[in-house]
Amino acid sequence: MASVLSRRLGKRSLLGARVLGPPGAAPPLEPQAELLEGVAPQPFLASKDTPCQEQPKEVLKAPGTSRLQQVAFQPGQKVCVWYGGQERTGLVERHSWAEDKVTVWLLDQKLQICCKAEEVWLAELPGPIPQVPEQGTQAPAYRPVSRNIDVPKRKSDAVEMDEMMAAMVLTSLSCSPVVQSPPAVEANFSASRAACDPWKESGDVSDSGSSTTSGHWSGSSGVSTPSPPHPQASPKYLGDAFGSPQTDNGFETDPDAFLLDEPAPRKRKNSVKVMYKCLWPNCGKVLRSIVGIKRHVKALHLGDTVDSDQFKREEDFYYTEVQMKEEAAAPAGAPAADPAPAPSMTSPPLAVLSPPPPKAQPSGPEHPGLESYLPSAALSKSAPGSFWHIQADHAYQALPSFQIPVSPHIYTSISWAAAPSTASSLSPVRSRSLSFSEPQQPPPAVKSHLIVTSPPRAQSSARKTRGEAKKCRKVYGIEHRDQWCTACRWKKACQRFLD
DNA sequence: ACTGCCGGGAA
DNA sequence: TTCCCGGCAGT
Repeated sequence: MASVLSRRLGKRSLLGARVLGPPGAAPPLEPQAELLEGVAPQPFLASKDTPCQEQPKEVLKAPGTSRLQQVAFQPGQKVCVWYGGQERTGLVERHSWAEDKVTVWLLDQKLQICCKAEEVWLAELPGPIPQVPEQGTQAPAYRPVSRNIDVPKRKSDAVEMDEMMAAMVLTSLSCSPVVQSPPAVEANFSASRAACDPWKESGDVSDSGSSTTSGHWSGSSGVSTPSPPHPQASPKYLGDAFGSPQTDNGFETDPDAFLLDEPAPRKRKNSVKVMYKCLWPNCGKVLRSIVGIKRHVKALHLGDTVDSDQFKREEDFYYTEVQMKEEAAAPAGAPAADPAPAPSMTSPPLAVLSPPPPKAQPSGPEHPGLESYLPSAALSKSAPGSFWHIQADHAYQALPSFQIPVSPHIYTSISWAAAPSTASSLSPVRSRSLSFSEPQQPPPAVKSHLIVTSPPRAQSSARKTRGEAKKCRKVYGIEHRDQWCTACRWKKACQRFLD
């Protein structure tokens, strides 16, 4: 809830900021300001709101109001001023209320100017200037909504000020291009949305960094950014970007629009978390971080002594990713909704296939069971840092994405982002999907290297022998055919329950 | 008889 | 490209 709230506040604040925005826009705004005032008289506003555009409700109107009724600029405050035909950034030196003049120290000019207060506006306004003029039409439409949200008089003024200042700092920090993850696609998206919405980001962060939501992602973007600086933020942006096309006025991407209309189908990918499960027999420990699981495997199972070169990264073979849905139960028809099915999915035949790690199992667990565990992990990570992933149970239709070599982390975001989210198939399928790479799927390249040690059967063009694994038909029954994986429905090789 | 899925064809 | 299904082969 808190996150939602903060996001809302953020949005509203941004809106307000925009209204205040560019220098040229001041006159047109006048009517709005008056209008607002009529609705909610707030005597204290004029003097309070200035420093911070992030303030929720007050700011909303404040900008308009203050612009017209004179804001008390604080000395040292960073502002923008129209000077010499361009916008300049500077620090407020002094604000002469009586004369309605503000003395500003221009940073880039290294000179001090004195100008009318109305020619000065706060620097941290995020909205790109060109957008503003059009907002005369849009902003009012949203405003009532914001106004209706009950966020009135808050705390003491002093506290308020502090918060504002803090918000300012945060805002400017997070608006800095350096912080905004620059790489590739994300950069584009975030840039287009004025790259400044700290509230929104922080609002959603609660969902943990490892969450693959997202989105989104969607799509291919994840591929290009192996380590996004803002793991939490990027998916959202992606989602947003896809959900709300950047159009004509550039206003579409405004957070407010976001707030009001978007169902943003892809934005919250059912909040799935990626966990890492230890595959060591009788362990099954699940950890949140890859580092953690590696450490766990190394320390507990492999032992610290085995980290000779030979066993380097050996721990990679002993854990697997597990996707866990936040909302507990898997939807109806998925009886197999076991959150951690990975181990049981591997097929015995594969065990033969798998190029065993160059060493004999240390402390080797004897059960044949392990045999079947390891291969799966081995397959998925046999080339550390890259493996192939079949996307969801519809992989049959989505072979292209199948071949993307990525790191496990990326993979998750990709698959989640791009996959048509069929709730029922989520947990069981995805977690499994990363533990294999072999069935009759095409990528010859992959196969070839896997097949090296494989028995002749694999090469023969003969029909695949029937696997032991349950298939969709068996699991769901004919009456639930709609829950089968696509391939099964088409009488193709099952993509969900691989052999 | 049932099941998995290849191969091929229709839309 | 997506979807469907005849028919083969394994169980």
